[in-house]
Amino acid sequence: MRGRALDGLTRPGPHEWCAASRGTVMHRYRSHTCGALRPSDIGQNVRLSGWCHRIRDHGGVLFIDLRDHYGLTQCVVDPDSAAFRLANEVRSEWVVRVDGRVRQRPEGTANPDLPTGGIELYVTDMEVLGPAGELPLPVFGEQEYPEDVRLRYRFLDLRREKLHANIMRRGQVIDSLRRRMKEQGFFEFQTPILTASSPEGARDFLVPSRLHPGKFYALPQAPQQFKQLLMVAGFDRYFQIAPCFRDEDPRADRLPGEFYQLDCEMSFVTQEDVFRTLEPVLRGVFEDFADGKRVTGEFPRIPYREAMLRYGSDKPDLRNPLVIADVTAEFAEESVTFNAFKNVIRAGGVVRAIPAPGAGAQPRSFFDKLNDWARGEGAAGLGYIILADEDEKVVGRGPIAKFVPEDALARICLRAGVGAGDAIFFAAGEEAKAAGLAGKARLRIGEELDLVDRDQFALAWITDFPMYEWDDEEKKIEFSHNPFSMPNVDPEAFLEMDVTDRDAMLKLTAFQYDAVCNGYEIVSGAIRNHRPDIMKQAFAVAGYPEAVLEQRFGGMLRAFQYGAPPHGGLAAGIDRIVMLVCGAINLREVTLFPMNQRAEDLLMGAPSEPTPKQLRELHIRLNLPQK
RNA sequence: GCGGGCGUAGCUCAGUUGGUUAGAGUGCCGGCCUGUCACGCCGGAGGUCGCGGGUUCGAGCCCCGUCGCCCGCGCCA
Repeated sequence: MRGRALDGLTRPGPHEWCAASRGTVMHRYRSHTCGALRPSDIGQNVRLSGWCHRIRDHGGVLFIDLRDHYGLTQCVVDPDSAAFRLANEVRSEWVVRVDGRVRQRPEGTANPDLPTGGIELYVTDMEVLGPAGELPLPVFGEQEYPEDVRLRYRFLDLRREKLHANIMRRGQVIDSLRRRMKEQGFFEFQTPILTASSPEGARDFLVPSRLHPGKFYALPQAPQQFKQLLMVAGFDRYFQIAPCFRDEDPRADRLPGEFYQLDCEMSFVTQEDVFRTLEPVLRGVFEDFADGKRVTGEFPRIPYREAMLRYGSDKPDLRNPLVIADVTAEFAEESVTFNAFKNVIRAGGVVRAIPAPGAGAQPRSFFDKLNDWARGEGAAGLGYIILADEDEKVVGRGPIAKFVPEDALARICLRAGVGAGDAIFFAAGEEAKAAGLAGKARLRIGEELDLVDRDQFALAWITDFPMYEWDDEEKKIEFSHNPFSMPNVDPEAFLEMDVTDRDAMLKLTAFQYDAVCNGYEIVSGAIRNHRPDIMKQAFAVAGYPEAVLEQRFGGMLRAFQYGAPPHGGLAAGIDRIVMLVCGAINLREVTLFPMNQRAEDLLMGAPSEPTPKQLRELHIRLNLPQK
């Protein structure tokens, strides 16, 4: 741990404050930082301030590792020093100021792991600037601690090496994004935080209006409409490091309440232009922080349908080499007699095959474990065939092998790209469910067989998302992403289409795309629908009359009637990108002051009860749920 | 809202089939130690076993309820 990762990244100039050796007056707190001193400073009288990181008391001699943002310096005190008595009083995390002389460490005691390890500070004077009580959370060491303690004492947690470095890296990622966006001709804008509730999407956070009793502002879920209005206003290329607020329940990769997006939009562009402009930004930021990992050169472009078939996910982890195949036709063949799958197929379902290269050598427990896992996922199970070599022919083994004759098996193997020594797993069911199960199985098998290449950032565009989807609960067609995307058909042809033709509508795709990295969705965007006539038609498909469109998106609709440029853009999840480049699996590891799973800030005590006066001013009376 | 996991010293954890006084490491306090860098050695304090109820001669352990945290589902245009 010695070489604090942050040391050297942001260290100020060697003697930024003042140098005692120049005979000037000593600064009140420090002449150098704790990461600054080197053998070239030997002999100087200096002043340091920082936290007592680690104290080693040898009775006659006392070592204090003094730490600040910039590094660690070993300070030595012995009984000859005037500071000896006080030095015996200090404890971990006390903040002290020390004066002393920089000296070479004795022969054989240099610490090569520390940038300052060639020297030490012989302390002649010490002052306690901020004593500390017994720590609920040690700063020293890599020990893991319960998250509620870490959140309550976030200021201590943030002193710790890993989190401190992650937060600095977050800032550097944002710097890199900003620089790259400006290089591409984008300009940064600020859009309102207090705005109107948007009817689509997640739940809004509301802010009551004092001046308008009974009315509320909403915090923006994203600056979506504002950035489109900026395009209509002729600014051409917009970006913003934008806070977004959504009242959703959190996940490990989704913070409660608020998160940040690199939000951008461009005028007079096709989807191709967006990709060409922003792919270098994304690739560049990963390359900046790849730390030896490979970064995808040209992003593959995978249509949504293909992603769902081959990877069973719209955010495939392409570090995993396995590719799912459709084997519905093979299991439908007359010679194949596995009725469980035949029934699925007859009911309109599909069978997907997940290759498991080399799994022929796995013990029975390997297959049982995966089968149990599939049941846990709510599936009937995960059929499998083990492929063995018998008289130079590939033969199947396992519970369902006897239902699949040799020639059908050969065709299945061809589709799945497997042979003797391998195995195949099968997911059967209604298409979306089977694809999803196959996708999860693909990830799991890839990990179990250790096929995942962890030394890379595998990026891709996912394109051609469906424009609409069937909402089974409401029994109606709904927008599958956002209602602002342009359908991927000839506009005039779209206007001619029969909006009640459900099948035709569900087949429509949109100029709607995501970028994915290592199985995470890190970007979502679209070419927008800037034509009121197409927008009216698009809403009609989802069963919304013009009045609803008017009521919900009146402002934007009006804007589009006064000369709207074709435009499109995207939003990138900054928190997730930082998480990926930090190698973290939890967003709280890259966020300064995150809220817990219940959307509470344990340090600041949010949310909190308002005072009666506040409520009165807002014309609000509480109607709390019965306990 | 639902499901799962966890909850024992300030912190990380162990705790057997239900059986004597609940342990270790670390931190804290005291003592020793002049070259450590996870310093070392000796001693000490520190516990509502999350909380409430139940079963039992006896509960950290079993049962019921409840609270808290995390993970997942629902949710996330």
